[in-house]
Amino acid sequence: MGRPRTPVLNRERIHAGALRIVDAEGLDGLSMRRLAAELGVRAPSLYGHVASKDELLHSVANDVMMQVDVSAFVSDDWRQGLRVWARSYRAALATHPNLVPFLAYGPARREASLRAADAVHGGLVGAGWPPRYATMIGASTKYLVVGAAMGSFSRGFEDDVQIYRDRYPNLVDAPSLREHADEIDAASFELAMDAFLDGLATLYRTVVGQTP
Amino acid sequence: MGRPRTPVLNRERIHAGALRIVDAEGLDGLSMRRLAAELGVRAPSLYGHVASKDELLHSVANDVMMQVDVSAFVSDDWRQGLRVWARSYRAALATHPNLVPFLAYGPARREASLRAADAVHGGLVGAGWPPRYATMIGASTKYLVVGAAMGSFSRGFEDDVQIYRDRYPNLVDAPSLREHADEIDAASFELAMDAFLDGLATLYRTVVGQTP
DNA sequence: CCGAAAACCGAACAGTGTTAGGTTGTAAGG
DNA sequence: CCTTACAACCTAACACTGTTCGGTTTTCGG
Repeated sequence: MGRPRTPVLNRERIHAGALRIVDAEGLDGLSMRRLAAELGVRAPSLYGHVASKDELLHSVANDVMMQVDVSAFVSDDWRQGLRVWARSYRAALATHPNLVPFLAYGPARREASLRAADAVHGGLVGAGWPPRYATMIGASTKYLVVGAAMGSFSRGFEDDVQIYRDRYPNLVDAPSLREHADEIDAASFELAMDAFLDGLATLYRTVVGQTP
Repeated sequence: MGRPRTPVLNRERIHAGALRIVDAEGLDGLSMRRLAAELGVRAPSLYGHVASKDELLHSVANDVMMQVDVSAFVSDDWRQGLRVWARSYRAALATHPNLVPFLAYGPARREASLRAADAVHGGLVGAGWPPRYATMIGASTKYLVVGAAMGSFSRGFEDDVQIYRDRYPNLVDAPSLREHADEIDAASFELAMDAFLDGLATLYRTVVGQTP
């Protein structure tokens, strides 16, 4: 076949195609041959633009993480900073749920993750939190976001009401949760964040010694 | 070769071997041939005892989830119930960190997960929380646990201090976090849980209208 | 003692990520 | 304008994966 008249591949197109497949068919649905087919090409050609499947996924993950908004930490309302960060973080993950296991698993050495961590830590310390607390609060918030993005609590309940009635009497209404899964997820996340930030405000008064 | 004088395989031994490999070599380290070798057997023999690799992993996951302690919900101190549940849940996941992506990803239809969900929901409703809140609180707590188990905030920072100083000034001390990663993880989780439960206590007073 | 079933095995299939080496089109240098 | 170099794609292949089929040997119930 040989070289085409005009180039077919570039990193941008490869990233977009990979993300499209992951979103539509899941992480397992993405293979180099499948991606190549999507782009009208054969698998080995991809390796002229991408070092490996792993490197490709990390790049795509970085693209997604760049969507996270840490701008609100410039003000010194640390709670607002955390809220904006957490919400946009969760939104970014929820847009590509199939990528979440990969996103959350890997090390934090991603460009975009470091950028966010830097802003979060700087914002919290700037607002008066001791560095050690800033670290733990950043970690805790990430726990909440990643956990919320990972697996929905309400998704995945079978429709077989009978087994619930017999063996898990407290879950009789569980199957009906599926219809409102997204809404319940969102509400649960907001409730968790509200309660968490509420608790932090109390802690702030005892640790920093002034009203937040 | 044929049938051995005494059987070599059974589900228990297969489960134990699989978990051993996953713990030692990661999720990717587990292959049916690798597992068969571990048990002194060839891969196809496993299929006489296990329907598929996926079913095997789900069974192992169920074993792990059975370690979670939901007994504290029998008392009507809902905060203690949540604490014991969350701590044992996190401990179970932390014992097999390589299994966490699989555990957290799949649907909630696992036997052990349903059993836990039933106890949690029943305990919270029994303590006075409206069902809708019980659902959200159970979900939120799971978010925290799964998020904490998924990826450590402090793990994975590179040792290259220079790039931190240049580009992420707030993270200059990040590399040193690695040494205390486990401790920071544990402390962050406890802080998150304390703050979260604190916030819930406030909410309880306004929703249920009495002191928890 | 005989037949059935249990428990393992070898060979094979379609799929995976990845590399080596081949072929063709384009762009630069003389 | 021609050649040389390289860029961008290709085919073929390797070692691996989960899984199925059919075969071989052993044990157990009648």
